[in-house]
Amino acid sequence: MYAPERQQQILRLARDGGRVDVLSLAEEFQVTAETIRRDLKALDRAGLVRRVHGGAIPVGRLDFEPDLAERESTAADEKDRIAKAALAELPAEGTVILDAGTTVARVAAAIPLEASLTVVTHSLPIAARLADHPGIQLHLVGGRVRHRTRAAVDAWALRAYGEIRADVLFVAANGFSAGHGLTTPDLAEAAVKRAAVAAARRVVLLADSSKHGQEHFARFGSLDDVDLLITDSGLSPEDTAAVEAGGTEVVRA
Amino acid sequence: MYAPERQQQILRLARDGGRVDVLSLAEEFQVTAETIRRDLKALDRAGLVRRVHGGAIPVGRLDFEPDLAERESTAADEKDRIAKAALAELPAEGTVILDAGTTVARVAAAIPLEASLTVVTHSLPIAARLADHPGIQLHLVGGRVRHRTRAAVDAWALRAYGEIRADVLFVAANGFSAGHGLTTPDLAEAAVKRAAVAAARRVVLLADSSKHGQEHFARFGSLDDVDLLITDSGLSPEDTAAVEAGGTEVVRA
DNA sequence: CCCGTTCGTGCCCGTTCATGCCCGAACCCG
DNA sequence: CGGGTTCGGGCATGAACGGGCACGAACGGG
Repeated sequence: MYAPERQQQILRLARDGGRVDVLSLAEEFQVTAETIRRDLKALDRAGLVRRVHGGAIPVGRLDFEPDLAERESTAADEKDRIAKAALAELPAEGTVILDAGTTVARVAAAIPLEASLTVVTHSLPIAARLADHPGIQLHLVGGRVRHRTRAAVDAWALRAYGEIRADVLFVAANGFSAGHGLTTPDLAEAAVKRAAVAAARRVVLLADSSKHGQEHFARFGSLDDVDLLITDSGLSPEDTAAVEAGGTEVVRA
Repeated sequence: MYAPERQQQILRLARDGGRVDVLSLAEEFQVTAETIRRDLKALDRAGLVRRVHGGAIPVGRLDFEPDLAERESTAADEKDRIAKAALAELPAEGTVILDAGTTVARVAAAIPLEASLTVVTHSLPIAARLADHPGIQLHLVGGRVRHRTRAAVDAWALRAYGEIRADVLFVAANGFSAGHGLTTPDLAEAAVKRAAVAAARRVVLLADSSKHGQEHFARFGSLDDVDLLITDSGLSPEDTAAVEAGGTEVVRA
């Protein structure tokens, strides 16, 4: 195994477990502790983990965002299936907008290496993930960055989306239903989502079934705006029918 | 088999398997390891794989910054000292623009947790690093993202910098001297740097001494634009005097 | 058809890199 | 404040690297 591969794995382990320690890693990878120390130092230098005595802690989990870790694991399986299904909606070539959110991030991570796309996003983690993808022309939407979601919002973001037109938008919502439409807890973020919806010819909503019926503070659209909903099999047939009655296609991954 | 065919095959193998190694490829294609190395170097230059000791990994498989980690090793010590010295130039509170570049990234990494600042940057890695910094209000400058530097450039970025005014800019340059001014290899990036310089009341140039006297394709300013140069002790006294003669303060960390 | 040029490849050899081992220093916990 | 643990710099080693050179095949202008 190559050093960078090992470091990548270590990073994964750190993020999954919230921490790693030198000796277990040495055992795990069948190398000496010195090598692990070197790896951790490299990751530390790259700003990905914070070195502590005996091990390391991934950055971003250091003092807050217990929320992110939790959400990452919540419904992981459903999200993976949804992301996989979403790949089928990627155009062979063209322009795609990717909203912020863990499910959309999985779609981004699953984009095949040989894909040739133009991608627009206001999500920092998604941009970071796609930045070295050889086939992707990446356009970053700027703005004030919200700590919680690491997504850009406000004037710059709104204006940027106002100036473009994309083939497909993959958008996430914290709550959706035929009655309440699409909602999210933050007003600024809702405004950006609304702008993104307006910028796309085709709107694909990615939301696991637990989001159905939920209603949050800020509304950014109705189900009518959505051409396709990709969700999991947890969405009841009646709810599915209700959504489809509004003209939205539904895929239950 | 022709070289490009072989390289295409290698790329396929790399993407399928997630990794390739020099010796097996040499065996597989019945050529020597040198030839494989040349192929991998070509693929590396094309940005399709990332070269590692003993083999290569397809780009996109690692989500941490490859060339960043690599370039970290070059003059790492000087860069650390420069970054440390740069911290003294951070205002207690106010607005700071951070240019892209490894040295500036070190400054970003070294910003104390209790700092309370507004930071503007068009660098993806720097933004990612600061996104979860509790005291920092982060503003991301959007634009087309260059693969090599992971920095946003072009119209959106230029306009964003045209609309703001910051207290301090920390800027990097690939080459600097009293005669040739500040230069960098990429035109688009030079334009963004120029816009950033114009947006800042005080310009701090971070450049290790190896950059002095170098001249690259695109010029984005002269040393007159720079209020303070932070470099390392490798800058000769005469060169230092020449820079200072132009009215630029010099700190040799 | 000839011959100088270019390109791909192989071989050689000094250099660099990743890793492991060692040991004094720093650190953590009780 | 003491004992055990961890750290990190220095050194050694074997593998990988890469620049330089040479050879042969393909190329291309005359």
